[in-house]
Amino acid sequence: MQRTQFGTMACSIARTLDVIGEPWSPLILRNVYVGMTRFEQIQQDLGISRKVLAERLKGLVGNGILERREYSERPPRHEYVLTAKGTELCDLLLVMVRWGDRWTAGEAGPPVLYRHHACGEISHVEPHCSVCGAPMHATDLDLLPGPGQAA
Amino acid sequence: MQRTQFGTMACSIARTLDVIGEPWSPLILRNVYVGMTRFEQIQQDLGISRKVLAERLKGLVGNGILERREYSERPPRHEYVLTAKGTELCDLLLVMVRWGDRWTAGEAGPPVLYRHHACGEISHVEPHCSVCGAPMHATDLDLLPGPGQAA
DNA sequence: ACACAAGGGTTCCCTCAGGGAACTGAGTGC
DNA sequence: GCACTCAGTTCCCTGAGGGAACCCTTGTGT
Repeated sequence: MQRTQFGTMACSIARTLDVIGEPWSPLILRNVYVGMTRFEQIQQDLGISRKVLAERLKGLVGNGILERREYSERPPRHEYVLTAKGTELCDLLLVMVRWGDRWTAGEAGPPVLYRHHACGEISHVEPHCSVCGAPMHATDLDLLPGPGQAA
Repeated sequence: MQRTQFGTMACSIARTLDVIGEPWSPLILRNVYVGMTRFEQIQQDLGISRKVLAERLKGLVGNGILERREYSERPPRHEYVLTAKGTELCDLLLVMVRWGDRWTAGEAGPPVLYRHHACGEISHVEPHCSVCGAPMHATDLDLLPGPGQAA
C-alpha cells in the first residue's frame, strides 16, 4: 500500500495504480496469468516475502482481480485465479512486456515470446484506435475534459 | 525504490517495473505527458513530497525516460521533457487509462476523454496483434521461451 | 501410533523509504 | 533591502517491506 492513497484521485491512471500499483502486484498477476496460481509457487518463484505476498493476494482478491478458489477440500488447498476484471488487466502486462522487450532486453532478446492464436505468428501487442482501427500512440491524441472530471 | 531490485530478473515486466514501478513514477510521467513539465507544477498538482519528486525525476532522467532541459538561463530554470523512450512508455499509461475507465470510473464516467488525431473521434486504445492486425488480448496468446530466457 | 512433510499462511523484529516541513540558494521585481 | 519564485536539499518521524520463525491442518511413511 502506498502512503498516499491514489484511489480517490479523479484520474484513471491513479485509480488503476491503486489496484496494481503496489510493489510486486504486477508480477503476482503475471504469475497467475501464466498458470502459477498457488501461494507456495508464487512465493518461491518471485522470492517475495511471505508476508507481503499474503497482503497482496488479499488486496487483489478484495479488488476483484483474483478469486481465491479451493481446489482441494481435504486437505484444504487454495489457488488464485483471474476474474474477468483481472484478465483484462493482463493486457496491461502485455504492453509492459512490449516496452520492456524493446528498451531493456538488450542483446539477448526477449525472454519470452508470444504467439497469437488467431494468426499463429509470434507477435507483440500494438495499441490501436478503437474507432478507426489505425495504430494509436500517445502522441496521436488530444485530451479533453470528460464527464467524470473533478469539480 | 523497491527493496528488492526487479531490474535483474529475466522478465520484461520486471524490467519495465524497474523503470516506472516506483510509487508516483507513472503519475509523474502522466503529468509530463500532458504538458506539466516543471518541478513546482508537478509537486503541487500531485501533492507529492518534494523529496520523493526530486528522487523520482532523477531516476526517470537516469533511465532515459525524461530529459532535464534548461528553459531559462537567467534565472536558471529547468523543465522535464519526454525522450523517445519515455514517449513510448506513455502508451502504457493509455492502457492504464482504458482499464481504469472501464473498471473504476463508475457512474460519473471517465475524467478525461481522448480524441484520435487521425480520425477525429473520441476513442480509446485497444491492443492489436502487430502481425495480423486483429484485436489481441491476454487470453489469445501462447507463451514460448525466447532467446533472452535465463539459463 | 508417531514423526515428519507440505500448503498456506501469521507473527515478530529490523531497517529503510515515504511524508511533511523547514531550509537553501540563485535570480528577479519593486 | 525585501519579498518572491523555482528547484531542490536536509531533517526527523512513521510505517511498509524483508526475513526468519512459528502455526495449523491434513497426508504419508514406518
